Amino acid sequence: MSQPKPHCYAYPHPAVTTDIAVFTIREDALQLLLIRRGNPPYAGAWALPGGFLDIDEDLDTCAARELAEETGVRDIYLEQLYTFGAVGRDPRERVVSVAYFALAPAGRLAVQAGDDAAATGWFRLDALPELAFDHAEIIAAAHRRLVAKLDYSTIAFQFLPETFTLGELQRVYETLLDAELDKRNFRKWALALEQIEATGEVRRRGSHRPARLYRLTDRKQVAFLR
Amino acid sequence: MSQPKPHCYAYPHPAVTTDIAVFTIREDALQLLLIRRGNPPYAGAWALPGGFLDIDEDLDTCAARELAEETGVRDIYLEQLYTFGAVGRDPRERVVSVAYFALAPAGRLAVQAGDDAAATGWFRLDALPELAFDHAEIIAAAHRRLVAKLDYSTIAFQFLPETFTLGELQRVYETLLDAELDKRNFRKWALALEQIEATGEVRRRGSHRPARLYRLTDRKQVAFLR
DNA sequence: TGCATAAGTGTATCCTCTACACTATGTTCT
DNA sequence: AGAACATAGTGTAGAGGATACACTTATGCA
Repeated sequence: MSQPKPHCYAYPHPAVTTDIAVFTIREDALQLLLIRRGNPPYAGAWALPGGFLDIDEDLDTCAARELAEETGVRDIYLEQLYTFGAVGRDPRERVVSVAYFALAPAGRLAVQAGDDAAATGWFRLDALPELAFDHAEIIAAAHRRLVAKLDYSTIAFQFLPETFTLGELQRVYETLLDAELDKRNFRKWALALEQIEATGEVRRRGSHRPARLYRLTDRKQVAFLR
Repeated sequence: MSQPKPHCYAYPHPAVTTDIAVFTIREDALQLLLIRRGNPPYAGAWALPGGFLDIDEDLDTCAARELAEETGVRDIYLEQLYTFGAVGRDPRERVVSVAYFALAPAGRLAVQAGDDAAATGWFRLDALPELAFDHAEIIAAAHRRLVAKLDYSTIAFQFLPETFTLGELQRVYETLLDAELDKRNFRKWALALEQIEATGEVRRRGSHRPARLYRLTDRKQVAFLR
């Protein structure tokens, strides 16, 4: 395979990357998807999935592509978060990183290590390993955005599969807020949003009364409240 | 003056710029600062101030520098907004633009055309001229962010000078929300925030009772409400 | 001095958010 | 068969915050 030919500019251009913070809820805890770096710098350390922007590719496309290539995760909620461009954030060259955050339902998570990644793993947000680059900062910003959005959007529904029970929805909120919620008030609130509808089906799981199933009325659309 | 020497990379890098949407309130209207482009592309069209990121310069620094160079405006509230990187957004080369939005009090606005700008001008947001690039989209995003932040932060105070009256504050909110507000309720709300304090001075303007002056307790700090 | 103008002030009502406990319906075990 | 168990599912009363609303005060100017 031949070397790529050099691309030259009158003034130096920074490299542009995307990095993606993928959250999910598993085992009643908020968890984050990380990859173990195979190459220097920070070889062996954990990092957010991400990589370089192709010259003819949109930012959103780059984030989705890198996520799929490195972890096998695709078709999940993805939102641009913030752009990190401090001068020394990558020791190799000047890199401006457009960070994304993403939410995945616990089901569709056949993660697999991809091209550049030696391994992938889910980590509880309260027990993260040592992270490469400024990725700890990116994760903190993503977590702040997530918590803020709970308040004024239906973003938390993205943690659930297509159909879900009100009990499951409540557990998502309780995990994210790290607080117990009143069942009756929570159900009144959730139904008053007018964002979910009963499917008519029930789910029977365990030795107790079956739970009604619900789905989003605007499927996979995050609504703004207030 | 000699030509700059070329900088070469194994893979093509996009250019990175910042663009800044500066809002102010003048003549009871929300207005935006634009520059008239002197050079192609879009020569003669109006555009947001902004320009290329220096290779050893942080993003925030770049935004503040470009704003000062092109318009003379400095030391105002500046916040990163969103990064626009669609493939065809600049006809010259691939350009990823980190957009900022900024708020300026109506007083300190000695705007002047700078290096690259043929002219600068304030435009009412409801009467913008034809805009270069995707700047109409950036402005729309900035306006949405501004209106959203009214609800949960004290960002609107950035439109006021160091001391101000409650009447002036109310007019800012009325202009931004395009609605009339009840004076007594507004004052109760503003004082209950615990973000402003009376200076003890009054301002006499016109033939009516003088108004008490207030200032922010945490000067030039935007607080989050709720 | 009286007229015009904006500053400044309190209360009653509505509506939303919160606290709180029991019945229903299925499975499993004896 | 029925008792034990586990989660689903439901209503109401009180508190607190948001809203609607009108008159008095202080100044400048004719």
